[in-house]
Amino acid sequence: MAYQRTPYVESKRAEARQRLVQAAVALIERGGWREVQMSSVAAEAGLSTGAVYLHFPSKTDLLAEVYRTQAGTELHVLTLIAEQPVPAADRLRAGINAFAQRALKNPRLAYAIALEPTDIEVEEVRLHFHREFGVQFRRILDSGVAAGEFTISDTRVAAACIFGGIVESLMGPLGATALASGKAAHAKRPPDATALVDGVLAFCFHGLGKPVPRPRTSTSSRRTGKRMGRSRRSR
Amino acid sequence: MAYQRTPYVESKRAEARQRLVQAAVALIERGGWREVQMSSVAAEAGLSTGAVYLHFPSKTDLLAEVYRTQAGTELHVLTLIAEQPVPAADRLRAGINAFAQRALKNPRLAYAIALEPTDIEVEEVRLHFHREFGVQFRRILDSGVAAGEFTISDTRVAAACIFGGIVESLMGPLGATALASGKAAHAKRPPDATALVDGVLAFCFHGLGKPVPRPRTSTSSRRTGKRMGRSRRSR
Amino acid sequence: MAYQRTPYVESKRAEARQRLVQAAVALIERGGWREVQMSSVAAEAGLSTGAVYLHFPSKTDLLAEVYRTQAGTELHVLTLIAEQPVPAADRLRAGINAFAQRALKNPRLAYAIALEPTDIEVEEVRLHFHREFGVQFRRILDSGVAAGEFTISDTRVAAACIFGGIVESLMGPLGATALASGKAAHAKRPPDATALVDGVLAFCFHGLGKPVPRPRTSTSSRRTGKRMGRSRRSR
Amino acid sequence: MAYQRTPYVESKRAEARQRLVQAAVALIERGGWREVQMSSVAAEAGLSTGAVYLHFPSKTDLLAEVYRTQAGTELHVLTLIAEQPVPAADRLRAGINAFAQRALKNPRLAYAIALEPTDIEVEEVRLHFHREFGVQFRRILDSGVAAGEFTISDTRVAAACIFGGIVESLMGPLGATALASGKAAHAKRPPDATALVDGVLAFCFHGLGKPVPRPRTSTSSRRTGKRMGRSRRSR
DNA sequence: CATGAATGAGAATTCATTCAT
DNA sequence: TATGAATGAATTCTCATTCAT
Repeated sequence: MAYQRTPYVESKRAEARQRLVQAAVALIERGGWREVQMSSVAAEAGLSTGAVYLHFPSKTDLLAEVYRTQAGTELHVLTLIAEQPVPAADRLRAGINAFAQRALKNPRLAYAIALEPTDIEVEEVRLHFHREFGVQFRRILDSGVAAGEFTISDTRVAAACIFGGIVESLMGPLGATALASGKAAHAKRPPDATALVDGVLAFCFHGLGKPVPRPRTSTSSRRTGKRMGRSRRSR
Repeated sequence: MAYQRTPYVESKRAEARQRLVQAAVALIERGGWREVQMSSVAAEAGLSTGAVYLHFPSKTDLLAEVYRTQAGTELHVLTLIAEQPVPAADRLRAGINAFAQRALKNPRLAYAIALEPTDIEVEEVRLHFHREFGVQFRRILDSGVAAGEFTISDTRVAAACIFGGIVESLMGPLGATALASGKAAHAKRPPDATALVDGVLAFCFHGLGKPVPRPRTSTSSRRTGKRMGRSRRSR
Repeated sequence: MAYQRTPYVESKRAEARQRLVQAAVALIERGGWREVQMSSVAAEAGLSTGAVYLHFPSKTDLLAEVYRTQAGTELHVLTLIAEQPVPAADRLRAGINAFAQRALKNPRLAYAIALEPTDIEVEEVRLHFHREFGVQFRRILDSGVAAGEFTISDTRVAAACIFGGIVESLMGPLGATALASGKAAHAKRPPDATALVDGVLAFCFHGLGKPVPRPRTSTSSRRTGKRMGRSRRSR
Repeated sequence: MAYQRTPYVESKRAEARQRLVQAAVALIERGGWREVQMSSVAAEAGLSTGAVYLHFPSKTDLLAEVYRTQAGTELHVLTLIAEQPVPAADRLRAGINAFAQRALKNPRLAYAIALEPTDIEVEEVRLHFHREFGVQFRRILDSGVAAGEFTISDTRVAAACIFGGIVESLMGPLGATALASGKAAHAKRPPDATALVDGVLAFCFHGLGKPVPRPRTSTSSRRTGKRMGRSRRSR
């Protein structure tokens, strides 16, 4: 019984800690980092304010953990994808898709994690993860180049461009956040999520020196020279 | 002398206002939006706290003006570039370069303007400018497509990708901000600015379906005489 | 010409001073004392902020003057009425009517003057005028008693009751202010102004020991010998 | 002990809240609403400034609560009086007395509650209570009329007159406030409180068409067994 | 005298963090 | 450990008053 106490307590501690992080995530989903106040987190987690400090020495530490949890999951997924023994093109598609799905499922959270900085120490964590995302995308690109799939030379920059492109088009004004925020209600046609993902893919693949592949299909024979309608912006 | 009083006073007011905006910009350069406190701005501008409110009804208005001033300048430059009667490829290169130069000159400010949101109202201004940046990039892309320079179909997404790619690679962890922030000193090798810009260009041009052109060379044989409508911007 | 400068300047000074007071009055009419800020008063009067201090050493002095101007006019009217060589009953009616008309014409101002205190020094002016109103009402009552019109003994308290009754019924929740403020929109039937005045008159006249007289009629022959009972207070 | 924790905490919270209200009341007694600053209230209550906001979301809410507490007590007393199964005349006397006692005990507070408006939201609370006071006085008057004690027709206006008369004669320049404020020390002769109350009573009773009754005497032969509905007040 | 920009002493409010219980 | 009331420094915003021009 004695030895079990510690593990038991440990798991209770771990669970409370987890609950606090999830509470913070829930608050971010609702209103961004702004909503994350220690007392709110505590309330959301069903704990007292003081209890938060039994698990995290400061707000910064909590936020960093939140960031780590969220970005870490994404990074893990991306890492798994990058390691798959399939063509680089497929892995890239899968990687982009993973981000897109997450962004579509929870735009506010994705946006907060990707762009909205808070504490300066959290910002460091953010930079770390951005770098790691770049690393994983680069793994894909490098292997693609090695396999002759891609012809690009600077995979480092390319990785950054891909990641930035994803963020901007999926989480920026064009992306899901703008859709969900209700602020872009005047946008004439709400951009189709699938179209956005495909657009990013198309841009990325072209940028890598080969045409857009059909997923799980050989080659696209019917490429049309189709152009977008040319609409003048009206302020 | 009497007639000059009004203009003189006008310029004094305008000057103080300008000084306040510049003070805020200086603070952002130093430490991001976080540093912009009304008292700090006043002190930086050599004024009292109360004086700030003679020029801006609230902090939000000041921040919005700061944003407008900075992003507006960039947008203006980009708009002028987009209107040039030169091949779209050259305009795209020039546009990317413009952002790069600004980011390299003042990474913290560029980062703050590009990514770091603050007030919810300022965020709206930020979205507006992001959209406008996208519009201008799209103008370039669309004209390039029309001229047969580019073969991309979804210029909307492509524009977002280009802008996102610039931001991520120039202002993100890979870019200059990480270098300058002093916090990311553990970055292995300081990336070469020129290489980064060229890398982004390469990625973009490949993505647009043609190889990277040599700058300032009349390589593009299919150049059409076509010009973009030359509309003067009206504020 | 030299001697005329001073008078001219004097009159200009006096006019500006007057204009400032009127500006303050206008602001009170719009939103109560709350709206009376030195800069607003200056703007309303078409002067600069600093100029106000050429006419009033402080805001308190301006407010006191405003109070004096407004209450003084009412007091003057009441004094004139109290001096009329007509039956006290008629004078009382006229006095109440004078207040009522003013309150109906400008409820917000009447309310502000009657009830809403501001500065502690202005409050003293307010007390002074309330006392003076009491004095004038008492003049009427005393002469009425002397003439055998009224049988009341303590005219001092009676005067206060009459004044308080006017204020409460005409400017309080029952009165014009409530009507005009838009807050009492749920009152079933908007009280008729005439009815209110008549109600106050009826209450007052009954309180004075005689029935409500018809206005402009000779004398009430039906005087009752009614006495004021002097009852011990019962805690 | 465990079960008592919640009640204990509850009472602690409630006690602090109560202490804050009392602190505000003390400040009002000292110098009117003007003295009620959040920091002063906190200090007076022996708490920190921030603690006030644990109990009241804003200053307005605190002020409203203060108003409710004070005026509510008076209203409660008046309501109880109005419900007594005794002649209306006795109830009216008791009601006036209740106000008088309160005003004499704490003139500054009585004055602040009766007249001095502050916040626009508090003003609404004030109007509400003024209306309620009127309602209760009217209950007395109406029942008196029904019982044949009074002959007045417009009890609505009469109630306002009575309340206004009380306020003006007891709290106005004639009343106790002027005495206690220390600012009006130049009042010639300090009016006798008993005389003032009796004076108001006399004025009111005459106004209601019958002579002042001797208290505690079975003078009223026309006493009907009629009772006012006995409604328990519900907060 | 006039101007109106500038001052600066408050006042309200927020919230991470602490600590008595 | 857990609680949640309390802290208090920080920050925005106001406005009567002053003063260089």
